[in-house]
Amino acid sequence: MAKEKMVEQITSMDTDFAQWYTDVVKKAELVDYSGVHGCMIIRPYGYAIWENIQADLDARFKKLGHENVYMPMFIPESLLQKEKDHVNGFAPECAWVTVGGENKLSERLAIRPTSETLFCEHYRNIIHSYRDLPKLYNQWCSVVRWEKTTRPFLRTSEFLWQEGHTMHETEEEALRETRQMLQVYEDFYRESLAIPAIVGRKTEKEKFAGAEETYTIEPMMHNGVALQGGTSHYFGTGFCKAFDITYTDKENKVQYPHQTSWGVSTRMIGAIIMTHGDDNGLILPPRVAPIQVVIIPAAQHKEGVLEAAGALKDKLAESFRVKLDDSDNSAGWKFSQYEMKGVPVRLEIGPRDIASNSCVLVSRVTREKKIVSLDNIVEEVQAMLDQVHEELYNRALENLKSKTHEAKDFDEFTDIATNRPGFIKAMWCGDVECEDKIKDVTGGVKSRCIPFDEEKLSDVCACCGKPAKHLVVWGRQY
RNA sequence: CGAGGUGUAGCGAAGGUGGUAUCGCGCAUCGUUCGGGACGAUGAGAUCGCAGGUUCGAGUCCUGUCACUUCGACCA
Repeated sequence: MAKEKMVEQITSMDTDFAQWYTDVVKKAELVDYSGVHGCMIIRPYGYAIWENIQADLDARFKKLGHENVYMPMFIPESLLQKEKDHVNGFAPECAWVTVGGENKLSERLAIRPTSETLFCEHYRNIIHSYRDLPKLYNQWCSVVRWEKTTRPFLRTSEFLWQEGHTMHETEEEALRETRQMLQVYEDFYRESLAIPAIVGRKTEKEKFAGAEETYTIEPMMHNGVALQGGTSHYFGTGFCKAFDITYTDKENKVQYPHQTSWGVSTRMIGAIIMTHGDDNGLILPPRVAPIQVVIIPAAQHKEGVLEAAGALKDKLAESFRVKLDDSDNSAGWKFSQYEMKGVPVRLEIGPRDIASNSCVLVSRVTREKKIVSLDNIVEEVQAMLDQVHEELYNRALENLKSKTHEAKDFDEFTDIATNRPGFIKAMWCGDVECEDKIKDVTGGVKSRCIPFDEEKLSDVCACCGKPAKHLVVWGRQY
């Protein structure tokens, strides 16, 4: 009964997960398609989620000493080309400006796909002494990557993100920063998005263009497919050498600083949808939900109902993001509407409730109805929001665990890759040939990461049988 | 980039063999309803993706083009 499918416009997840995703994105009014290839219009409800994410993360960054800046969106071609690996990685998906007004430009300008080069150019001018370090900058902006296949939030030609770019005196300090920021992401995913994930470092093949180390957070979507949910990179001194960024240390010796960068994007909204959503639509984790509680008056034409609902709204609005829907749609229509939009808690109040000084709370996750007294309504709502968060997290964790498999040898690996969606834990020799072979044979399974909490499943590579160096988590990705 | 598919009202669709466009949802107004997507009446809304061509006449036939989409390839 509680699980009964009540929303007819949304394709069932089991029927067609991709179609389900598109339906939810559209029906929940998160985005609209635009006339530009691969670009989405983020509608107020979708953008409000991003604003909540932004506020939360921004506070976490600032607490650790980071400062926000804004860089230009154009990168001269010569600047982009200074670091060889970097340009090779990004040039194929750059959009270029070649004309300004009526005139052809003497040098093409790339629309930033990421801003390492711009930060480096600036850091070269402002870093001279060890007293200038560390530099802990962050930028909120959009970037453009000319993708061939796009999907709302998951892969779009333009997307919103934050990119942190820091400079440090020592390798140790920079590595600590790289790890720390991945930890921030992991905490944020768990505490604010209710999403568990595997964290670790990327293999050589999957590293960021120009990075010495790339750390990643890899949540698993409901259908077992991975989403690269955020990355944190350690660059060593590679960019600094290419851009000639130096400082004088305490011993009056010229040194190269050590650099990091880290970012998360609107793709996280895709992760929320595909981790928590169900056949009735979106389910938003309470801490980033634009509407945490929706009040739906029952029999609202009767005297006193709207007044009582309005008073309740004013009271709750002191503690929560609340919406009162007093439109003349039917109550049933409203129920479905806000379920589709993933509002975590619904509050119903009608003549019967008013007479008994109570109201009805309904959890979006379980659909469980609870009659509570109006006297301690704030505590009751808070408790249900917390409960929704816990349930979402636990449900996602259960999904992650039940869809993570172990493979000892190649036959077992390919069998799982073919028949069981999810992650595969398997030992790896460290050779890129095995990564390539696995990708070819399985049709797209790639290494997600070498997890920080590495286990040892066996002594040999599950692909080639040679001595194993690491445990790797493998999977398909969006 | 390779192979297929689709473009008709805001959305989803119907429109054999050419004759100036139909239905459902949605939208607007009014009335009856109202504790799980209400019902009736009335009404507004489309130069049929775009550009050429054939024809007395093109949503329909021909050519070109653009966009979207599915499956591959590619995607730090």
